[in-house]
Amino acid sequence: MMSILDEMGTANRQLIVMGYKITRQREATLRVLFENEAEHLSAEEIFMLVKKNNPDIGLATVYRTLDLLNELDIVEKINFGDGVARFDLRSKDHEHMHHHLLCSECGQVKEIKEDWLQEMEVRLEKEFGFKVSDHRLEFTGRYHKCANKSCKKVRKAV
Amino acid sequence: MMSILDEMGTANRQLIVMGYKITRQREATLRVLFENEAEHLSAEEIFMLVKKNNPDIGLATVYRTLDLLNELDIVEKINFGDGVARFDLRSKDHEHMHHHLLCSECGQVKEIKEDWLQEMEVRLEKEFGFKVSDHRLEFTGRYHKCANKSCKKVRKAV
DNA sequence: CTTACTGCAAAAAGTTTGCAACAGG
DNA sequence: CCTGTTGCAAACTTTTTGCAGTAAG
Repeated sequence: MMSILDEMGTANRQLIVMGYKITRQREATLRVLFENEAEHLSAEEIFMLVKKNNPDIGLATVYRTLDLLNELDIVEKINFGDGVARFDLRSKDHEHMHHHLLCSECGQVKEIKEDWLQEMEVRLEKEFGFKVSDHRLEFTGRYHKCANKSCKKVRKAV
Repeated sequence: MMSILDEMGTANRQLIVMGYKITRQREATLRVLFENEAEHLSAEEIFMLVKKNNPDIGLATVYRTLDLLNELDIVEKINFGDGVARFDLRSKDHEHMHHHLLCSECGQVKEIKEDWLQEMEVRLEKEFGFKVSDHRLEFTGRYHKCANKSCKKVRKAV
């Protein structure tokens, strides 16, 4: 179990190794990502959170940082189909466990942390000559508790 | 095994039942979708194909038609992360078999027509109180034949 | 006839880029 | 210092919208 500081240190080290610089803006963006690991934030949302402590940061910088982190596989860029890209930390413990439940009623996105697909990946390589490097599994549906209208929307449903 | 005309008839009937009108533009768009079932066309691509036989159609109309078809569950709107929405027919035979292989080398998107997830859906309902209405499974990786640079790109890789 | 549908052009929304100034190592 | 990085504004891309005219049923 790593602390946020440890995890940020690891990410920073990855940046340095690849010849990138640690800047105030990049650290602030990483911090927001680590502090909101459970969420699936959009660039805009990340931007606004970073702005709280760094009012002078530019939106373009956040986009450039997220691009960079995506390239380094520190975050994963996902699109749930609502027109904005969202960004998810890809710490070691999450690897290959990118399963999501999307509730069409309340818009909630829940992460499922189990790897159910190992077997299928073996099959794909054998049968299709396709070597899997990553996967993504998403279930759309609704929670029982949302079937009655009592649940509050957390996001525009997809 | 239904013919294209049969399948289009079914889609048309769905439109009528829901109180929508059958127009030249909607029929042309449906025809393009049925004639290119294997592809995952973007709105722009569909627009250009429709234009071949219907030069006066507007891009906005294609967007509006695709939205409508999506709402009626005649097509599925998917986003592979390359910045454009793509549209997939959702005929009965395909239901619950939306699995894709994305080759990061050549950009090809292949459909896998098997349902591997029944068991998981039962589990989600029991353990999470989540009733699945649809799912989506995507594998990113590369074909063995693409590992050497000999394969030609079919699309900007995601 | 009536109301839904269309084409066009303009607007919106999300993201990227060019550039001069700035700052990390 | 030197080169990567930043903020800003402008550009770009994809999608949506307003509106006056058109056509399906």
